[in-house]
This record gives sequence, C-alpha cells and structure tokens, in this order.
Amino acid sequence: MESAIRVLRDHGLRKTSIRIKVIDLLSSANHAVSQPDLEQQLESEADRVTIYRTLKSLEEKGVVHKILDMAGLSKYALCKDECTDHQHKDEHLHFHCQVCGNIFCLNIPGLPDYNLPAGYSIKQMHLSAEGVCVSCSKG
Amino acid sequence: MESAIRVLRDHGLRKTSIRIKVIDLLSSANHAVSQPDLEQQLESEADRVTIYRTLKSLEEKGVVHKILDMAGLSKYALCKDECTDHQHKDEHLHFHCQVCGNIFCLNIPGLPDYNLPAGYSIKQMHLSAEGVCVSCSKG
DNA sequence: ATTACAAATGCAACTCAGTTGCAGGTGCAA
DNA sequence: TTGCACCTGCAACTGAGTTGCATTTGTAAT
Ligand SMILES: [Zn+2]
Ligand SMILES: [Zn+2]
Ligand SMILES: [Zn+2]
Ligand SMILES: [Zn+2]
Repeated sequence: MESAIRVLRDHGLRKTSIRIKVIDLLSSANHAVSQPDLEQQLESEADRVTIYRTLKSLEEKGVVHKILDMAGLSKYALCKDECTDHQHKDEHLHFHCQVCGNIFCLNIPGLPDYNLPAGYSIKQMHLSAEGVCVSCSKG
Repeated sequence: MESAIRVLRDHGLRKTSIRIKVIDLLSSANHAVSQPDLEQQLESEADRVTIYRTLKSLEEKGVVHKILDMAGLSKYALCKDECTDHQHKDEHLHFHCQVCGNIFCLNIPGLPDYNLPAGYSIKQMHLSAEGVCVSCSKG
C-alpha cells in the first residue's frame, strides 16, 4: 500500500518499515486492533515495545485513535476525518460486539446537548454501544 | 451505617465485615472508587484479593456497577436505581474529570435513539463525557 | 554520495492490575 | 450446636504497558 507512506509523510512521521506494516494492518481490519493483536500478526518482524511506541506516535500525530474495550484493553483504529497533532476530531460511535469482542467505528448524525449539574464543564462527549455486530448476527 | 447491612440482605449477600466496610467507603465517596483506592483506605483490614472478590460479588448482585476510567482502570460506584442480579439498569452519564481523574455518576434525561447500519443490534448504550468537575473548576 | 544528528528500534528488566488454587475461617440455617 | 457452603488470606502467577540504554536507521544538509 502506497497510502501508508503518504499518511506518514502528511503527519510528519518518519517512514519506517514497522510503521508502514502497522498502518497497513490497521487499514485492512474493519475493526479496532490491540497491541497484542499486532504483536501476533507481526510475529517476529517487530519487537513488542516498538509496537507500543509506534501506536503511541501514530496516536499523538492524529493517525489513529485509541478505544478501550469492555475489559479495559487498548485498541486502535485509523482516524477517518483528518485529525492532526493532538487534535482528534473523531465524533462517531464505538460499537462493542458482545460476541466476537470487536469494536467498530460507526458514523452517527451528531451528539445531542445535555444539561449537566452546574459546575461541570464538558470538553468532549463519547457515545458507545454494546450489542451484536453484523458478522455475529449472521453466524 | 446500618444501610450497608440492609443492602447486603436485600441483595442476598452474606454479611461480612469487609463487605460492610467496602459499601460504607463507596457510599461516602461522591465519585467512583478503584480497588487500589480501597486497598489503601482499608490498609491492613483486608487482603487485596478479598477486595477484588468483594467488588465482583457486589457487581454480580447489582449493588455496584463498574466504570472504566480513561486509562482502563476499573472503578466502582453504588447503583442508585434498584439493580438486581446481573440486571444493571443504571442509565446515567459518567463524567470523567480531566484534572482530578475522578468519575462522577450524573443523571440525564434519557438517551436518544440512533439509526445504525443494518445488522448491528444494540443491547445497551453508554454515554460519557470528559471535562472539568465542580471541585476542580473552583480550585 | 558523505556526513551527522535526531529519532526509531531491540533487548532486558520492571511495574502494577487483575486472576487462580488451596487451606483455613466464618456466616447462617437447620 | 452442628454442618456446610461461602468467604478470606496467602502465595504464586498472568499479561498489558513502561522505562533505560545501547545500537541502528531515516533524513536533511553538505
Ligand atoms: Zn461480533
Ligand atoms: Zn473510532
Ligand atoms: Zn476534578
Ligand atoms: Zn454510574
């Protein structure tokens, strides 16, 4: 994939073979992916610590965003909108499948405003859902 | 607090000194509490493993509900509505303070319906928010 | 092409939340 | 009071994520 190289250049990241492999794996998955997932798929092509640091760099530069699954495990998905350095603008819903455990990024119309008790100031809202995904419904 | 004993009886849990202490600590906090928090507050009054198992029992019987903080750490808060065995019905917003790190359970009017891509069936929705809490706004 | 430096990688060792197995202790109902 | 299921404490373990340091590699300037 040429696009991985373009993504790295556009976000001011050096082009390394591991970063390209990670971005390719993330873009070929239709769901969020964890470090252990990547470590297994990359077998002996990359050190486990390097994968952690790669994901951190990609997140900081706005290439991927982190989602916690129901067990607290960090999973990562490519940002669709053009996010930049520490300015993630991914306003979408994260769907957690109770069967396969996968997390899917789904588009939503837009979040409603909520009136909170005085004194609480909201910087960001997060909407998520639990249920059964398309693949698991068919099975 | 007598209420802790009543809570245990009402949810079919045996009355033990550690469970009473944990429930009292949770009810005196105005935010969600983690196992490490409890372990520190209980000092040498309870083994760390017992605290984990206590929280698990309380969650299973609908006394408390678990919330993950932004780092993936499990925190627990008392259920306000009357939840029962494995039937949590806490529909409220979890507010994560970016300053103190505390999580607050806040009431909300009710979640809107969302139209998702065909095939995804929703069992439960979760709404959360990040921002600055009351105490941290004043400071 | 060569050089030079910052940034990326690999390895080892570590931290810390959460789990499991088992022996001994406790709540509770009969 | 007795019995048994359930709870507790201890020890050992798992697995995600981090840190420090020496080595390698990407890139921009010469
Ligand atoms: Zn699924
Ligand atoms: Zn997403
Ligand atoms: Zn705060
Ligand atoms: Zn809550």
